[in-house]
Amino acid sequence: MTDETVDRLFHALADATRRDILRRCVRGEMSVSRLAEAYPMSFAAVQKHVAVLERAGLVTKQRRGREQLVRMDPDAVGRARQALDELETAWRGRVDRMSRLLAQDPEENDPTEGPDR
Amino acid sequence: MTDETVDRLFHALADATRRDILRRCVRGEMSVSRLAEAYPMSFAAVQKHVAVLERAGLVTKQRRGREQLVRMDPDAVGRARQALDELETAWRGRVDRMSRLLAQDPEENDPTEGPDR
DNA sequence: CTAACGTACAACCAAATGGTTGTAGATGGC
DNA sequence: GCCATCTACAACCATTTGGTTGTACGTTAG
Repeated sequence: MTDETVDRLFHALADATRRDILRRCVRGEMSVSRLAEAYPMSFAAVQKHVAVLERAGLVTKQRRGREQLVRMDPDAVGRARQALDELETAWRGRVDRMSRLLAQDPEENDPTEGPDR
Repeated sequence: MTDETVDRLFHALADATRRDILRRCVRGEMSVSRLAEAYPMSFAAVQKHVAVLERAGLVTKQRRGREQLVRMDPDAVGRARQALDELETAWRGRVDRMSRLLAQDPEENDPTEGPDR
């Protein structure tokens, strides 16, 4: 994932209206104008928010008649999580801790013990 | 977590320079001026980036002599992840899957098996 | 066909962002 | 004490962002 991709992803998520739009678009049944009714702003403003989400790869649009249905990309959460994982890996080298959490028994997971890496 | 908190969190992460600063601040040994040497911008610019990270709760600063050491907040990744989780929960209703991951034994945690919810 | 609806997009504007320089306050070394 | 270093912060500037209105285009309903 390139820097610009991650930029767009986090930037799209850094707005309460856009996060709310995402929540409403899970089932892909909301048209842009339908969405616009839910917010105290113009249709064009909502359209722009959807465009930001689209450029970030968080939603896709699909025509149905004259409306445009907005649907969350199923892989979106995964990609956001992966971006976080890449950061976390760089930050702490926690790949091992992750695997331990997944594979080993609870007694070994105490973060206050053990060598630094 | 309030909307504004999540806004600040994702906004702070939506910049490649700030993400890179974070990666360098895991061990809390970097002063602001030492950080500034690493980037093709002024000291004040880096200072501002650090301030954004600080307001987002991603780093804390600690005086050592005349320098200010920047250190990543250990809980930062957790909070970012939690913000994503809250979105994912709203998106897909995955609360139950989360609880299963936390409460049950490893054999049940295979994501490839089991019903949709 | 015509009217209404849903969408797209351009132009415009205020506010925020990301950068700069400059100035001033603490702290440590000599 | 004095100077160099690290930091903080204000003022300024260009660009982006998030909103507006207006116009144009395709599609469906009547």
